Amino acid sequence: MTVGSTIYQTIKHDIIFGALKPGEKLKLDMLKKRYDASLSTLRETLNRLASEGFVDAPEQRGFYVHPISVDDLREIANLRVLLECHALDLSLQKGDTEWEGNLVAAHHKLYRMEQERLAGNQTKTEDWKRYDWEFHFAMIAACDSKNLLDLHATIFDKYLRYQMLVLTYRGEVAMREHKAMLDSALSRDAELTKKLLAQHIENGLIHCLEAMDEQELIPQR
Amino acid sequence: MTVGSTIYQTIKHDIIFGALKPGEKLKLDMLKKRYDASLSTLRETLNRLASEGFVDAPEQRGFYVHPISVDDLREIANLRVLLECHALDLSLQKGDTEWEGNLVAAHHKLYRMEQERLAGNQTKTEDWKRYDWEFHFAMIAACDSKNLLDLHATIFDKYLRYQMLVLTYRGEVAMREHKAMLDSALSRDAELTKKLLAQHIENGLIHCLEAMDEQELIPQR
DNA sequence: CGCGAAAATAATATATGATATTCTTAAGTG
DNA sequence: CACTTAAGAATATCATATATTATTTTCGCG
Repeated sequence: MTVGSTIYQTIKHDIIFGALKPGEKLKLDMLKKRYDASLSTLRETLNRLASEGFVDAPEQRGFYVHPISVDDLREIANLRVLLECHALDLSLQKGDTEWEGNLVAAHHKLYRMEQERLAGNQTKTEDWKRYDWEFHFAMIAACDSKNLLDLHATIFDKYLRYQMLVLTYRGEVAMREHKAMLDSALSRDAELTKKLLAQHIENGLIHCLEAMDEQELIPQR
Repeated sequence: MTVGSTIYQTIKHDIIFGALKPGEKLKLDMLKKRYDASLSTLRETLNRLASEGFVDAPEQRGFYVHPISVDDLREIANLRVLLECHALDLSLQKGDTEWEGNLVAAHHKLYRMEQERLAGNQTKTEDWKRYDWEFHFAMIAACDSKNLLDLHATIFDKYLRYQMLVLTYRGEVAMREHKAMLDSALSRDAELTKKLLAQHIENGLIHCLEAMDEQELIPQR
């Protein structure tokens, strides 16, 4: 599936990065023009996205971008803490030197990007977020559970959509948090690293909730 | 979607209950005859099942029932412990009297079925498994997180497939475990109930692994 | 006789058009 | 103004066609 998987990635990307807005109706005709694909391919894609929860598909009424809400964000943040901390625990037990190397590399790239943003360069948001993902993934990569990594990846993307929605930068704070996690992970202190990670995610949540409040993007349910 | 959702449920059911075997190639032509649906509808269904992990869809090579392996089972059991215990914790905090009533009812129905099986009636396996699901669901139903319940439901179904594969009955033991969980849940002892639940799932895992070993269904990866 | 290249076959991925059903909206009626 | 009804729009499903890609078979060569 080269057309199919391309369309899938593109639409998913557009939902996460807000080109397709929360709650928006996804009319098949519109999508056909916009993404230049056939009906069958589009419907396959939308069904996949529906089963992942990025799209709603009420019977007989087409497709909608999954709406946002404060409760949904809270649930997702909690799940991310649960899954990522658990995976982290396993990863710290099992990770070898190869894993350490990848982690250091991922952190370095993220660090460079964070420096740049701190210096005022607010472009390359997508690259920055990709490095953020790669760092968090590198941390848990050695957990040795494909099922867990898959669930986590989906939840991470859902969390990311909310971050992109408010698009605020926690700057130096998040940067310090990443560094602290790297250090404690390399010293294999599972309890500390998990605590730092949970705080990292919860701080992001609070930041996000405040920004949603300010920007008045506040549907509760 | 009445045709689509029907086909979806049917195929998913056939995978879980083994009518479609692990690793089996799902040729579209065969499915078309077997389920009497059009190609497009089938492909939509298969894409959904692929994104849930019941079906594999390697690019350009069609669809396969997701294979089984000892490692996969271990991962799934671990994830079920993680998700279900977490949801249980929340549910015990938030559940009201209505929730208690539903839980007691669900347990009673499961208990009746377990009695029947103990007395030698090994029919109605699907009903029994449904009551098992309904009891476990009733326990965590008050967790108030749709995202969590959705993830759990999928993992539960994947675990169920392995149980159906070996089709062994833990009889009186599982029955006592269910009763113990009910009691400690009603007394709102979260730590104890979580401990019992984790043991319940892990005992099921061990039982399943042994049966897989005996029946020589033992692909490792 | 077996191994690998090339041809034949099968299956998939994608697109298009057609139809029945269902949803939504607008119009009309009491 | 509420409520029913009719018109229009959109969806769900199906059948069919085609290009591309996998798989299998055939065949020639070592």
